[in-house]
Amino acid sequence: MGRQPCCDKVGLKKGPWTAEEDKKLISFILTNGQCCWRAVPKLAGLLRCGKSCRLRWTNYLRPDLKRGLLSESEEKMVIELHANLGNRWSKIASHLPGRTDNEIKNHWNTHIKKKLRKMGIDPVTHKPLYPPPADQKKQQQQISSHTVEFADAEEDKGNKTATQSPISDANEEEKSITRAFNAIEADALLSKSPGFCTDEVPLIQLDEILVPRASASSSSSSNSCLLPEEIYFSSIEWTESLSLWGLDDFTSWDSICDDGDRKLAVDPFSQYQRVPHDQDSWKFELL
DNA sequence: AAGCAGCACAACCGCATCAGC
DNA sequence: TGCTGATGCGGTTGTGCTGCT
Repeated sequence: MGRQPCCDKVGLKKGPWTAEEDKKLISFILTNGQCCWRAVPKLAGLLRCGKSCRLRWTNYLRPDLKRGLLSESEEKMVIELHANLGNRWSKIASHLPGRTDNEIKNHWNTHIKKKLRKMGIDPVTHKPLYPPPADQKKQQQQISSHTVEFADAEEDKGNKTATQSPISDANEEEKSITRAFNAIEADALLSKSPGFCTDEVPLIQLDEILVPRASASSSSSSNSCLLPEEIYFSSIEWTESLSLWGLDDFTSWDSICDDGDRKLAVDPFSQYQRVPHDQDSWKFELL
């Protein structure tokens, strides 16, 4: 409707984010929570558009993000979900905790697509590209068993009700997702895989993190209120430490309250209060 | 060591959707 | 009910890194 793009303002920065910008954004969101992205850059003192801030946060800075390659079971789940949902990356991502739609999309385009093609499976339809020779058939079935199985099920379903869309059928969608989880469960038993596993990333709990005091005056402020200027994370290598937080206990961070179709994230930091650790630093303690 | 190609992923762009007025 | 602004989503691009020649 002729709406102006949000990043067309002169003077707004584009391109890769700097560590300084990351710090500003993190401090702001930890203090104020996620609200009104349009206002975030102004209030946080960033020369970015709100959209850019939202993307940076959701795809990179969120403390509950898993880093690293998708595990085999995650990959299988993505394939399974993709077979059912298509390119609805955000929906797919919502079933993979700690993974973003962007991450999954990238992984699909760079890894999974190729893998499937190599195996003679069409990454779009999830059906064989050509009739496989007998020896390949077995291999294909091993790797994409759920998917092919699902395609068969779809055909069966199609025979029963020709007009029914698999995507619009929420029950079928749920069933398929359950199957994906079952596949993961089964896979977990078998996955003594030597490949990289994100679970191997060392975890740091929030209460293990010490936040340096910026100034003596800040010590008198309320211990539950973090003002942006009070937060000075010089001793923390942010991009790394955030990925190491691995806040698995913080499912509440991602525990999304359904507000109609809109989703509201719950701030896990509300469960913590800041208390003096020593002369130079604060620490977080569970309320 | 330099140049090149391919890869991986962060970031951008534009459209769709939703909510408020 | 239609308009407008904010946000979400998916496709695409840009860039840095790595391995090969």
